[in-house]
Amino acid sequence: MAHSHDHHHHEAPPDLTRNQNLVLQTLNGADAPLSAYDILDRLREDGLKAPLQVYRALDRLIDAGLAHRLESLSAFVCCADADCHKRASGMAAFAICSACGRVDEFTDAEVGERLAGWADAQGFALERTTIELRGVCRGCRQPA
Amino acid sequence: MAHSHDHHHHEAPPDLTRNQNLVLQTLNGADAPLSAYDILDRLREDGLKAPLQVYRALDRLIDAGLAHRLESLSAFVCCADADCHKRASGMAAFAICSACGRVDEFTDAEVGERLAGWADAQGFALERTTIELRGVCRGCRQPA
DNA sequence: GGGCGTGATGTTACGTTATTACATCACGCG
DNA sequence: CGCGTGATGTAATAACGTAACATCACGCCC
Repeated sequence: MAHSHDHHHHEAPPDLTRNQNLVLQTLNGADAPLSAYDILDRLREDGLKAPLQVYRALDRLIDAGLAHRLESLSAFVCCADADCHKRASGMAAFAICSACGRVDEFTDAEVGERLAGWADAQGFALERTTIELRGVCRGCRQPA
Repeated sequence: MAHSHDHHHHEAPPDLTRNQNLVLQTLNGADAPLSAYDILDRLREDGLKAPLQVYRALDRLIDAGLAHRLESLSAFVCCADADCHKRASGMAAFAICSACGRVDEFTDAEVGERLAGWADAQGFALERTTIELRGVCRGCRQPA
């Protein structure tokens, strides 16, 4: 049910542009969410100069199901799975550790069904869901 | 299960300060989420001048369970219920209409239990959850 | 080849959202 | 009074995101 974010290296679909690849690789190499400006700073040596270059690439990656935006952090992560937008529920959830900043992506079909069911009952045309948990992860709770 | 946001007027706990009351009343009077700067603009005639005054009041209201921040909008609403932070699940969910901007707050115990259960199984000390649905509400789907 | 459309890019400037830092005020309490 | 604590006021700045416009690369079709 859970999937760690550590060190995935999806082979990117071949139709990504240079900027999109740079951004995706940066997210892949990070062990915590990055803000758009974090990404920009890491890509200055590759020639990127303006936030818009990063935001454009992020938009495309998110559309393509290769990255997520974490609303409560204004930051971005790559998907835990290459096809995480295609899963049954289509709804990824994120557990964000307040201590170490790491994020664990998971899905729960039951949660997806309940929310979709609510939307259906209300006549609400559901387009997208955000589920983010804040707390302290196991590792950070144990004083080593 | 669902609760509309229209025109609730909770009697505020008597220990709110002037600024907190002003902000709460502004949220109560709005039929859609307001950004901190929206609130500030509506309270200039009451003497508020700086964003920080609004943010401080909002922090306090959110702590007190009288308001919510909608992460995906960077905006704020008052609670649908006076005690919405005290309900069984403790987890409010929000359906945000992309067309009219209105928000419907609801809870689903099953969803709350599933997420709490996941956290428990992972050893994740859950502090707070964010659940936001984007889509188009019934009213906006029907061409009147 | 030449002309055109489409989508990615680069660049500047700007708008919006949120916080840091520090001074001040109000109040309770020994 | 003198002090601590918490709310307030104010200015300045940081962090996040977008609009507008020029340019470039490429495919397509005549």
